[in-house]
Amino acid sequence: MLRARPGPMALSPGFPDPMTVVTRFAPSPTGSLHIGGARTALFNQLYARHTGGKFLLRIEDTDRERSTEANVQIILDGLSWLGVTPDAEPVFQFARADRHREAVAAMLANGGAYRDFTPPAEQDAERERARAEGRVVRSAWRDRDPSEAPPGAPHVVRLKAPLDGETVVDDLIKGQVTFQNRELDDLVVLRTDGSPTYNLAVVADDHDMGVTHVIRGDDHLNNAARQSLIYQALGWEVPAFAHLPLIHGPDGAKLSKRHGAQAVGEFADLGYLPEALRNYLARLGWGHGDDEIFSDSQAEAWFDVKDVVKAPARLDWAKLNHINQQYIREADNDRLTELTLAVHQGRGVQVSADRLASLPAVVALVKEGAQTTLQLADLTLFALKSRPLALDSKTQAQLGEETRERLARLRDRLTASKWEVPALEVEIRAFAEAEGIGIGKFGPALRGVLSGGAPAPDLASTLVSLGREEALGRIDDALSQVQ
RNA sequence: GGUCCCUUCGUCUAUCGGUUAGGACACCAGAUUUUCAUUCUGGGAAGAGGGGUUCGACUCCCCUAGGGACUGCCA
Repeated sequence: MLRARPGPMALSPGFPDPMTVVTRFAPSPTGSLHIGGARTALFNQLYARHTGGKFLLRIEDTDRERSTEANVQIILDGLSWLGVTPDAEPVFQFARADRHREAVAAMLANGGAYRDFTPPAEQDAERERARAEGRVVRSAWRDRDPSEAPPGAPHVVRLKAPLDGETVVDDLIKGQVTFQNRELDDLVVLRTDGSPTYNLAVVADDHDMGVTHVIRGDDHLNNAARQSLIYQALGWEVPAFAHLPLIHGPDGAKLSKRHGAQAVGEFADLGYLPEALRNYLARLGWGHGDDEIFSDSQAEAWFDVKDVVKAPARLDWAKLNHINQQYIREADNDRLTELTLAVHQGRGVQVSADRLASLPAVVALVKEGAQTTLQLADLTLFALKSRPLALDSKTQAQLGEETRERLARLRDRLTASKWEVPALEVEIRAFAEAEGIGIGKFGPALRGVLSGGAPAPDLASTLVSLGREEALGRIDDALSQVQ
């Protein structure tokens, strides 16, 4: 349960500057920050920045049963990690319940709403009847005199929606969407317990926050029509709407647990860089010509909601991986080292101070081939192992007598070499030539001895990144091992 | 059931009445090669179906099919 928290009640009144765009992201803390929600937030921020406007955050915590403080924190952390940051302190919807009740009172006063005293069980029955008859819910109390009800009787307040005519939602993405008013029901705006409902709260908050552009998921398109009616009942200007198509799983079905990560936090755990995820998410449902990899400022300069694609997009892990790889290449080595170390630590890898010192150079060496920081950890593991290394079976199998003798000779040769990549490369080639064999005859064995079977870069680079003492020591360990 | 939305390569997209329908990821083949990866070259791959409108439709309109959302005193 979420406890009431003091929210900023004093909000910017109306539209201070009609030219200024105000967007908002309005998640409900009944769960974590979903990847689809993250993209919605991103688009809101991009549009606000594109237009020089403001991007706001509102936590819709009016479901007291399911909203939790922990989820609020997860959403805040997720957005912060992703780099989507509102331009003002978040607004908590529940804290504004009084204001919402005020709005309902105004609707009641001007005839835009009515009290419905129908008992809940009867309302359920009416809903089923309405559905069976293919019509929308209307209460008998719509036209009854409230004084007919016993004083103080429990009731809800419903919107008195128009019975005919049509409501047009002028959507920036979908175009003009027309709804027949007879299809729009008298939705409840105030519950029996006096708490406001979602559609009412959204309208009141968006109005009070000065939101000019409501950019949200496709699943709200139908709500947009009903909300338009509430705006009208309140005599408020209807904001511009833009309904984003949803993100589906790789198989086209609704995104769910079985598709892997769903929550933004999981993407961090899977080794993705926030800037890479931003870039990928921006390309999901939106594009700018042939541009695939672009900076935040480019995205801000190019992005416009009207260019958002109408059809739902699927999450494509392979492409996300590719984009992440591009960003890892460009990322700062110290930062990558830190991220990589965190992965190793999470895996319980024990790292000595000596080995740790070699990590930055190794990260720089292997980062081109890594798609995620998880892979970065895989590719750097060889350098962090402590002597004596446990050799994998593949390497052990290669260490026959002939190969061991060969490695011993190579070791002597390397000992005399300068410990630099070009020099070692020359030595290795010269050695192969002297032995009259190809590098393939001993290269894999040497690599295995040096890495214990973990992936490692080319031999000379591996030797250098381990350092002379460590590298020679690892060879000695392997050669002295009893077969 | 009702209302609404959507439909270009496997995937993300470009096109905005006239293109050999472009790019990216993935995939396949080849080159390089001391593992994995990287890199380079090449290749296959699309307008859901049917009607219109038009000199000309991926592009505009209609129908069908398929997918999705909503239909709560949840948000």
